[in-house]
This record gives sequence, C-alpha cells and structure tokens, in this order.
Amino acid sequence: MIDKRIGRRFKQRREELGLTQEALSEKLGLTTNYISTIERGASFPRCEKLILLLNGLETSADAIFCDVLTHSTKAKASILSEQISSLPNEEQQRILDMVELMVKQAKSK
Amino acid sequence: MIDKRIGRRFKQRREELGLTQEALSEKLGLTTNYISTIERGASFPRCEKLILLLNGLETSADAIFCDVLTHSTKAKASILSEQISSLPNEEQQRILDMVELMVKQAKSK
DNA sequence: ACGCTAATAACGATACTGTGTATTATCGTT
DNA sequence: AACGATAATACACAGTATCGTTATTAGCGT
Repeated sequence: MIDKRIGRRFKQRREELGLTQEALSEKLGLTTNYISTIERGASFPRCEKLILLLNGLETSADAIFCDVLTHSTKAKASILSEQISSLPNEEQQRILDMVELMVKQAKSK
Repeated sequence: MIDKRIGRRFKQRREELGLTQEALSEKLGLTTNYISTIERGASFPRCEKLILLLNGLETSADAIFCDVLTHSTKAKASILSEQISSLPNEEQQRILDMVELMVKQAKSK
C-alpha cells in the first residue's frame, strides 16, 4: 500500500509553485490523469518518474518523504549547509566537491 | 532506467552501519538477492519497500537521492556534514576551516 | 582450501505503472 | 443558474517491473 501522505506532499508542492495538474503534466510529459493518481496515493512512480517529479517540482526528496521517515534529518540545519546554500550554484558545487574529496582522504587514513 | 548512483548510496549506507546484505535482509524481511539488485541498480523498490529501506537504514531520503536531485544541494551538504562529523576532531577542524575559507572567498567575488 | 559475502543469472507469479478515454464532482465567476 | 477551469474518478489495457525462489559463480581474507 501507498502512504497517502506522500501524494499529499506532491500536491502541496505543486500548488506552492502555482501549477495546475495540467501545467505540470505538460511540463513533464505526463498525463494529468497520472499526476492525479500520484497525488491521491493511488499510484507511486518508479525511479525515472520519481526523479522527474522531484526535479520538476524543484524540491528535495525529504520534502516529499518527510512524513514517513523515522530518521528524518529535518531538525539538523547544520551551519555548513546553511552557509553553503547561500552561495551561487557553481560555488556550492565547487565547495561540496572539494569537501567530498577531503572527507574521502580523511577516511582513507 | 535506474540511476546507478541510487543503488550505490543504499550500499554505502548499509556498509556505514556495518551490516551485511544478509543481516539487512533478515532485519527487513527481504531476500539478500533483492537487496543486491537494488544496490546494483538492477531494480528499484516501490513505495512500501522504499520506505522500509530508508527507515531500516536509518537514513533520510535525500541521503539516497542526493545524486539525482537538481534542486537540493542542501541535501548533499547534509550528507557531507554527517560524514564529516564521523571523522577525528582534527580532520573536522581542518575541513571546516577550509570550507570557511572557501565560502569567504566565494562571497568576496 | 575454506568460509563469508556479494554478484549474477534464469524463471515465474504477481502486481503495478502509465496512457487513453470518458464521466462526474467541485469549485469560483458571471 | 449557467459556465469554465480544475480535479477526482472509473475502466480497460499493454507493457513492464517487482520480488521471491533457486542456484551458480566470483572475490576476498584467513
């Protein structure tokens, strides 16, 4: 069974963007019918469409799944991510890539 | 098609917990075979099993989907901050200092 | 050589996705 | 009341994927 709260989050996010089901469906190349089933929890997208929806709705995965996650990281808004997220996208990427590299190096010790 | 990076994140998370595929499969009532296909990107769980896995692995959705999300650099940052916090104190400081420097440089542009 | 772990394959039953088409419900507006 | 826009819902249907079962193979450390 599909947790209804997930569909509700999809719907909520679409409305936040001021999109109709039809507008979203055209944007993503899906049918309004399908969008509707997902928002009602009558169906759940598989990998490809799930990513399509998350990105099309310009949201995170946690924003959609938050209700069903028991180990949600909601609370933790780390200083690091706050600061980084205020930067231009290219800078964000550059820093994150660098950090990833540094973590990898540190771990391999 | 299924993005391989998702499976890799699943695997990475399992290993972070020090679990074997068998240990995880028993914990969640799944087969090791199935776990393996997911980690390899040969299959993608539908709603119920996806939630089961996320919670069983004590992780967030962003930690698994971070690689395929285009509007969630925050997610990636939170993953990194988690990884950073698992490092020795000296390494943490070293990395955070470096990040601080990079943020400062990026801001001064 | 052995045991532990994981990758992989083949098979099958079942279940679901996603579209197409069409009808009905629920709004707000005129 | 009537209308248009939006959404819910039903139904059929092909196509495809999940998930389990079983079994084989590979890698890796001891």
